[in-house]
Amino acid sequence: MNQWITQFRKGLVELCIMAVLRDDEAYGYQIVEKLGSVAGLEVTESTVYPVLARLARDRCVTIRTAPSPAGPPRRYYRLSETGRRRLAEMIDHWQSLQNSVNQLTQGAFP
Amino acid sequence: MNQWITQFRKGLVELCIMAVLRDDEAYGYQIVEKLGSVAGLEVTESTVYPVLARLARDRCVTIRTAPSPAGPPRRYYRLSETGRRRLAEMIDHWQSLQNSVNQLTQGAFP
DNA sequence: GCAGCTACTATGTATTACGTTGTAGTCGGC
DNA sequence: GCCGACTACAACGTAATACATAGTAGCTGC
Repeated sequence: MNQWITQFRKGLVELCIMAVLRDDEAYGYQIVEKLGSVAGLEVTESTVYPVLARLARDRCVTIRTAPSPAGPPRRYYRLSETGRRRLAEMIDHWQSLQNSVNQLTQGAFP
Repeated sequence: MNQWITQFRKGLVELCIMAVLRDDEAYGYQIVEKLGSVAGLEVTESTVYPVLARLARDRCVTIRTAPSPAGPPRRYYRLSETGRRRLAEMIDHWQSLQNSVNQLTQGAFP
């Protein structure tokens, strides 16, 4: 009966992936690992890759392929200028949304 | 291109509706109104009623029907003990999730 | 060449928010 | 009494997304 945990995550994954990409480029599996170490934000590859594909479709990321030390070539994703702008907007909205939800959960609402 | 605003909300609506019900019972339209006045949490009836139905299915709410002053009878929803327990768990998880996302968006992550 | 590991992809399922349409009850005006 | 407006609830279909599962492909070591 903890499916709401998954639902909480829904909608926030894209924000988190973009946040991961803000400081440095990363490839898919790396993103899965990074998010795997943040409580409540564990996601699978089958989630991450479609998100990355969507970001690419929207031109929010640029992609560079480089050799991997022990496997097939890696596709490194980096935020584009468009992506940075969207991330900034999303972070703004996230802050606002947080406040709103906290208002409600703390009993202070109209 | 602001569909991520809707996506942000997805998964959090149930928590917010339950939070609204924490202090006092409310009927569907009233919940729509209350949430309509909280930034980023505006939801439509077609969202609220299925959520209420889910909560009823899971025995998280009790329902009382009472006459309305100018329309059909209202169905008032109130959190049950089960509902209160779930809400407490969800609030806990929400706090944790907030911290996690903030870690990422503020650039402090592993 | 094959197994194990890495890295990516496709497919199908489950869930949920929303837009649209509709039903039904009450009230006031004509 | 009927109709329109408003209130309150419900059904249906669409769109989006997270996840489980299955699979492909490249690289390395044996």
